[in-house]
Amino acid sequence: MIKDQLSAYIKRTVEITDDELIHVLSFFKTLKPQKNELLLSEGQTSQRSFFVGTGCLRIYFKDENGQDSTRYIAFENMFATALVSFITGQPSLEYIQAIEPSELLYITHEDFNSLRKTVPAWEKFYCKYLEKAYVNTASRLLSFTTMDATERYKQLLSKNQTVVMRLPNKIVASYLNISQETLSRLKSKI
Amino acid sequence: MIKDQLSAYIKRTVEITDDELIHVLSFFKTLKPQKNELLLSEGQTSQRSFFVGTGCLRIYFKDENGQDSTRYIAFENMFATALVSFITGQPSLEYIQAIEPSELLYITHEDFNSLRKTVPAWEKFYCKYLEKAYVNTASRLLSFTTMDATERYKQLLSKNQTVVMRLPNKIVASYLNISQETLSRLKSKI
DNA sequence: CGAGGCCTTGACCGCGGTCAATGCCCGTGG
DNA sequence: CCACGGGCATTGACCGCGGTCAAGGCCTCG
Repeated sequence: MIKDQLSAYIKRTVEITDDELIHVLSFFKTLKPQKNELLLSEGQTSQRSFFVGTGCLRIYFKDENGQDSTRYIAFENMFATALVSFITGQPSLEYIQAIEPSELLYITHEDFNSLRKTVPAWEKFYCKYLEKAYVNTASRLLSFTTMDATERYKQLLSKNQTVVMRLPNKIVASYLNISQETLSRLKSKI
Repeated sequence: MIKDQLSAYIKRTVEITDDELIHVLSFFKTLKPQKNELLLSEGQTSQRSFFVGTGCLRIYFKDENGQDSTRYIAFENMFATALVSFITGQPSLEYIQAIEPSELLYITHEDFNSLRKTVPAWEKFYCKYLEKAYVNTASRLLSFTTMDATERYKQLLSKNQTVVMRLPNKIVASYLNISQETLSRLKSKI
């Protein structure tokens, strides 16, 4: 059934024939990480792209003091990968972690790229994926350069309430790039 | 000659036949903005993608107090556009401005996208363009979430010295997202 | 030559981080 | 089943980075 979810996701994103779709799906394998399990550590190269069937992943990096900064959170029916490393082939600065016990599909970087060469719809899919990733990252950049902590929190509440409701404060704070203490004070003020 | 620059840029980026290249180039027109001329204002939709032959463009947005935050600077042989608006078709939050008197080529959004459908190498080009834009934006995001003003300035000095040498402090500060006064103090300290 | 923009320097202050103490909730083992 | 321990959340005290405001000097361009 998780393959059905992925299948629907792909069809929503690009035009693709049934044959191509079946071919593409055949490269995905399942993985069921536990809560808090790391799927990619800093310094490794990002060799897999994940699709979340159930559960939730986060992408984050650590600053020089070892503090987390969460860059992306993927719930059901979303893709997640350490995209910079996936693009460049360089070792990753980003970690990937299952926040909840999850059921995932993944495709290796190698399979992903060879599909791009043989299935034009898959190249198109990659393009759409990059567009989404870019828009998302650019909007994050905008919020860090023009908004203070309170405004970022309010924006998160209105645009992505699930993150606030479903995840522990610790991770919400890391996603807003503020300390847990500050988030706690913000919440009590609003 | 500026078309030669663009031609070389495209060939460096993707594999493309001479016929395709000539076809693609035929859609580019020239533009010679003056210093400080605005090529795109907030609220307009980003309908052009620019290639810099000589001079220099910047992409920036304004926060609620009207302060600039510069997101991207394009010197010779670089592309620049308000990419989020270019992707989504929504009105832009970003401005495009010529910092120096410049000589540019541009292609309209419409031509750009119809080329993607008819010339596979152009789709590939777009893909590479998105990859670059993503990596660049992600690395900016990383520096804002993990580094303080001093570290960002030192990083800029080592990775992109031209920005610091060639542009007025006002713009360098806006690129680092710090006040002009803080940049001035940083410089005197280093 | 004058005016306006840019850079520098000083004084001040507020946002948000750190450290520490305390309370709460939950999973685990005796 | 309860007691304990560890992780998470809250609250207070403190402080430093970097922003704002203001004044003064310099350079450029009309």
